[in-house]
Amino acid sequence: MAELAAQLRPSLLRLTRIVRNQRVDLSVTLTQISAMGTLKKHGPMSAGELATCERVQPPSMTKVLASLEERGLVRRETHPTDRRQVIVAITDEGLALLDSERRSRDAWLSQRLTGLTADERALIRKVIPVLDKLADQK
Amino acid sequence: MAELAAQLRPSLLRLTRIVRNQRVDLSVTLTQISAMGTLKKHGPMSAGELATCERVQPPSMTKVLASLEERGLVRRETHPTDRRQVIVAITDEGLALLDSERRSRDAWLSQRLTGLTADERALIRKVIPVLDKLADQK
DNA sequence: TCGTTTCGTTAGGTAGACTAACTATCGTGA
DNA sequence: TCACGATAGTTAGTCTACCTAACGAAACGA
Repeated sequence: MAELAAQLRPSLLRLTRIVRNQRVDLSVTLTQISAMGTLKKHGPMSAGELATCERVQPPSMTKVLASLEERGLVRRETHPTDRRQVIVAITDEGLALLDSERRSRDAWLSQRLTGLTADERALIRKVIPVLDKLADQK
Repeated sequence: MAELAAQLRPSLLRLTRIVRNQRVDLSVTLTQISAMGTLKKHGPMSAGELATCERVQPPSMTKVLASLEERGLVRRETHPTDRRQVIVAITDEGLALLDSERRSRDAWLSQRLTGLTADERALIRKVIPVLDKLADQK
């Protein structure tokens, strides 16, 4: 079990290193893309909820939201009844950028994926929910 | 295919975020551990080779090696015939630290892994070489 | 209504990567 | 043989992306 952990860790590390640096439009970072993707997928939510989804601490999300809002990619509104909360929603500009960014970013990973066999791709498809389960625990 | 890429990316990102921050001994970082692990696995090699193995640029490796050497965890020697090259080897102290660090670091991931079913663990075991293949291409 | 909790932000720090530019060394072709 | 391009590594500087600690404002509960 510990051996499996020891093998998985560096593999994750290296692949993420490569994926993160594969930046097409330098104006938006992978972290920002990921946050917008969550907003697109799950709809508007509070800053804290978004931080939890993204597995970062609230201050990190504050910074991400600040740059995204500055560029009009998300909207921050105060919660209708609880004025401590900030509700974040993705804008149309955000959606548009997300789409174009996703396409170009994914091109690279897609191309790598074509280098795999169909069986290997099927394996990856099946392991994604397991990785998410791993990240979600506790 | 692009869809698979889009799903894999944020999952990798989040899991790595968690794994990286799961630091037991704050004196050694995951990046340093990974470099030492490669040295342990493949034996002494040049700084450039190590950078290639770890998928980082040479200057990044220089920094990693500088802190590791300062703490006596690796040894830097000049190549016997080519004095441009620097051959890096892990020291006994490095091996010892690697062992203890690996144990405590892996404890966390291992515990997460116990939350999975045997099938899910088998899936992860099988996907590791595929992830490495993905990182190694080109 | 006053203390406690919660939510988000500010401030400051560190890790970890990059590029550009430099030094030292090597190898080669005129 | 020696001058010049290529290669290996380092230095310098920058940037992203996290973190923790501390803070202010709002909400809540006794």
